[in-house]
Amino acid sequence: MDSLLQHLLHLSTPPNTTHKPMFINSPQTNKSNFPSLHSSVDSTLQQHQDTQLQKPASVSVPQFENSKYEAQSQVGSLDFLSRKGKFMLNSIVEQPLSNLNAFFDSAKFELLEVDLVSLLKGLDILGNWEKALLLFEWIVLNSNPEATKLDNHVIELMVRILGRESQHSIAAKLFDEIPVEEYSLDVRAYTTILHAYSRTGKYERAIALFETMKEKGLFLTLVTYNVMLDVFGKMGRSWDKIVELLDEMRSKGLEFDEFTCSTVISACGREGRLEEATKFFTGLKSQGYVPGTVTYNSLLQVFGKAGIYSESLSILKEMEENNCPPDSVTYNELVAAYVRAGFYEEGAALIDTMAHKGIMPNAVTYTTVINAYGRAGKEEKALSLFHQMKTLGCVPNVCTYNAVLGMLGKKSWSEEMTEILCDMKSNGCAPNRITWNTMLAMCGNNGMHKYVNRIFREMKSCGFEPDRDTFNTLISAYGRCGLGIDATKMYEEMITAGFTPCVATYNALLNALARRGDWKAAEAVIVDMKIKGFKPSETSYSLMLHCYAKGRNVKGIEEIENEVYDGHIFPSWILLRTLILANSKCRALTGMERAFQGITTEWV
DNA sequence: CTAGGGTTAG
Repeated sequence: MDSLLQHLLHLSTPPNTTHKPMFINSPQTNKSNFPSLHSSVDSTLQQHQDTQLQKPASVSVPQFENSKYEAQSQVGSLDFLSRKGKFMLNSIVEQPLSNLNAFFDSAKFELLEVDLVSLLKGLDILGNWEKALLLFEWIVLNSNPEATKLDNHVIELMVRILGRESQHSIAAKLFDEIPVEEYSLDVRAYTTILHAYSRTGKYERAIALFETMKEKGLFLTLVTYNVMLDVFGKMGRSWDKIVELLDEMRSKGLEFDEFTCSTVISACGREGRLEEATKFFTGLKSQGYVPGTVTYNSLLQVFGKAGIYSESLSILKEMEENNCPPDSVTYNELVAAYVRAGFYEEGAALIDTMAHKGIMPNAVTYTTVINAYGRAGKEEKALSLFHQMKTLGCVPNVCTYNAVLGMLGKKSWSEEMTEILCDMKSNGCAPNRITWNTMLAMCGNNGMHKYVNRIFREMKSCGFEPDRDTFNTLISAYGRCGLGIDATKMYEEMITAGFTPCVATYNALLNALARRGDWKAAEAVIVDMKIKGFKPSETSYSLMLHCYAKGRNVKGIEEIENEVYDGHIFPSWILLRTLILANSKCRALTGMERAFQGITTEWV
């Protein structure tokens, strides 16, 4: 364990802090980090400026660097910039990122004379979005909120740049500092901000901003609605809201597109709303809508998640009949559907089928099957597929490595884990929070629980902040150690830390309780879930069954059984399988037979 | 031209 931790630490570069906003990274701290470097840079900077102020930019700087020369000739062609603007742009481009704030301060008066929109635009065109951001932040901090209100166009441009660069977390954070609602940005800018909130999980903020947009009387477009559908879909438990939005779109005469359809169907997939998905999909077709590959793919996901691979097959057939070309995602969904239903070899065989049809299997395809083999205890097959993918030139990604590490971790195969960590290093694949969580989870195995706290500490020292999922992992880790009391304590700690529990949290708790067969506490967890408005998942019911089985509570099993057979709980393949296992543990033959029949009639 | 969707890992 110690050696593994060493490898992991060695592998861990600090997490991607591509940018530190000015609010955190003040010029003072920069200087204190590199005192000698900065003082010299500062003085040359000052000289540079003095000379440049006297002469036109194009002749003032010696052209001893090619890149510098290229940048300058490019700047020269930016006609929307004034001469002063071009000069400023040149000076900013020459500064290292770390020195920019100090530079802005020193050039304060010159900066305020140029058109800032043009300057930002120039920086963006030269590929310096980070410098554009630093300039924007400097403007925000240095403009007097009373007198000079920020220009709408400056904000719109910054929004566009961050959106294009997919810097969603930076955008979400930045536009939390600025009261964007008080400005009148165009619908595209607001939509980009909505998207940034959506991608960073700030659903409540997105909804609030959406309401403000409506109040402002902005003409909401198809894209705005599509983003909001995604917000409600990702937030979960908002099907009514989705229906409401769809009605609103119809009444405004907005025609659905592929984004609308796939987003809505995916929302169904996340919550197992098979009926709603089917109804929506058939409704679309009856209106004459021709679904594309992405819409079919989301539909495949709905049934794949439910383990109904037969339905997945008919969807594929329909695609082929409608000349809708399947792509790698289509096949990946199909593979997932197979392995979820327990058909590992059929799933693995699809890899060859894909290649045969000219759709290259990718890292997702392999990871899906490797993970399935791992779960099924077929470690050798998983490892051989892992080697096969590398031989065929498919590069594993961090998900692949995490899947393999997770599998090895369950078996405590530390030497193989070390090999994998080395392989990650040689492939330049950085571990992520899940890698760390996998290591945490591994310590749930016998006698390693003393490492849990240490790994948690090291993880934080590598710059990975614990989040809701980390707490879920900690609860699971303690649960797997058989320390149910600690799991409950960790749950309380998570609440105090300000995280909202989710279904996974409750399932982790249920898992801890199931090990001990503490069905009374588990029942209380289910009650709490329902009070807080969460719908227990297939896993929750499965864990309850395990819990009752361990506690030899046949009556409890029967209660869930009844709900499964009377249609309150969807009789998925996995649940029926758990029913067989739970009943067999309690020697309840009738229950076993009934579940077995359920499987054979429904799924075979 | 400018804003948006679907697949994998704990």
